[in-house]
Amino acid sequence: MHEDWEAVHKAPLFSGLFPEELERLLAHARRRAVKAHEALFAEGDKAEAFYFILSGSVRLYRLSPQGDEKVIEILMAGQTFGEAVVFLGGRYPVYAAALSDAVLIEIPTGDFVRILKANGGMALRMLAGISMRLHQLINDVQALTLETAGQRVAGYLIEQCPADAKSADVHIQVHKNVVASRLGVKAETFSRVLATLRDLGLISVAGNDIHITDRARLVKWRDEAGAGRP
Amino acid sequence: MHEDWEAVHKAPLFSGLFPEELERLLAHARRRAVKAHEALFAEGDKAEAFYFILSGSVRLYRLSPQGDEKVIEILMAGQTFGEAVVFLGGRYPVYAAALSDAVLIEIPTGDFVRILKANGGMALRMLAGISMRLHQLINDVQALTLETAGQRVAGYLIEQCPADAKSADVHIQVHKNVVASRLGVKAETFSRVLATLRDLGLISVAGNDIHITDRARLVKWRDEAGAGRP
DNA sequence: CGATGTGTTGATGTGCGTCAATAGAAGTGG
DNA sequence: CCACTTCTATTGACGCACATCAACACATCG
Repeated sequence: MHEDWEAVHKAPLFSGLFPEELERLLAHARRRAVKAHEALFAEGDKAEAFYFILSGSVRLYRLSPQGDEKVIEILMAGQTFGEAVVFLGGRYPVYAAALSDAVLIEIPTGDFVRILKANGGMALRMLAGISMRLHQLINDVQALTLETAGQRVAGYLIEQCPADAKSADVHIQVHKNVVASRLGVKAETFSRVLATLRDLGLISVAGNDIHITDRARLVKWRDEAGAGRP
Repeated sequence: MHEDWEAVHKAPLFSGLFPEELERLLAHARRRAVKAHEALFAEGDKAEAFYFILSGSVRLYRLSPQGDEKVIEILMAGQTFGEAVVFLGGRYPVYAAALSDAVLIEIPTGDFVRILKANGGMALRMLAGISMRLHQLINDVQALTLETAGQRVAGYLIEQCPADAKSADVHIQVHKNVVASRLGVKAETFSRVLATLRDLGLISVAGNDIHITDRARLVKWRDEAGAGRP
């Protein structure tokens, strides 16, 4: 259980908290493995817990009077759901069911809300964490609509290295296709952009280690061009 | 001042609050008009207020040791900024200056934090509002990367009408190019998609009034095709 | 050593943005 | 009330950025 908390701590909702606080809040949380299609709660149920997804995926849906279901949201590992309802203290407005086999952290409402109500500072830190994530997402949306793939990739490299270094080394921790997907490009395009930047002498690539040879020129390239293929 | 609160209430941060609560929180807030390029706060200043943008735009930036400035974020009307720092009770990590002439609501930290700390329920409702917005943004990002322009437009129309109506009337309140931009498409493309849907007999368009003739088929079209021009 | 998975590179297609022209709609002023 | 401007919306022609499809290089592993 404790080993899961690192993952939970990365959720925007909890990212602002100190580890001790997280521990107190999750004192009564429990790990729960569910099978694909297993139901978690139904529309109209009293909201007595919310969830963090450790692995797998979950879908939220409604049923129309005709009986066909409308998917409201698909949730993936790392996301929380149900929290808004819990904070407002009502009933779930949707059904929830596992989409694939999944492992969840189930966080009961009772103590959680009580602790937060009593400890305003903690609530404020949660607000801080979630609002930082909000700003980041707003930026992502902007980048997706206003920038080219090249600019987003360059921007990613730029923000991976200290603000005022002339050059730097970036190590990609995960698979490149994961990074590509986070930037909203296909893996092939990501690879091509890196190749272009390498040919321009702005970076050098060795596996998952990327060396930025000239940050300033990289920034310049992003800002004025970001153009496609050479 | 009071007439501004309606706009403020739409900010994700405040959307979960009751009007009375908002009024209490903003008791010491004040309206502030600033000229383009006017500075709001500097990096390292103690965070004593945060801001809601009524109109105009603001930029957050840092200064590198070499003196050139790196823009961290561009903020537009309807957004708040500085709140995360205020919640954490520290110093601003960035400079802020008006990008154009702007009108802001300046919300002083002191009472705000005190009220929230004392009233846990209010903090929870703020958390609820902001986390709903978070989910919405995550969906937007997904739609931008996974769906075509046609699918996003169709999705927009679908979510504008009650979940299980066979047909419905949608009235676009603002200019179409605003809607288009929210969906991440150009106004021309938006217009073309509407034309396509009209030609398919799924909707009929009269100015800003759109009649959805067959919601089910519209949903079907979005889910299987969303293809470009005929 | 075959098998599987990840990354690179090439050839080709297309969704949608860009540019441009036109038609309405809406406001302005005499 | 009608010219005149101004702004939004629509439609067409064209091009490009990026996805798609496909082949291949290179690693890791049983």
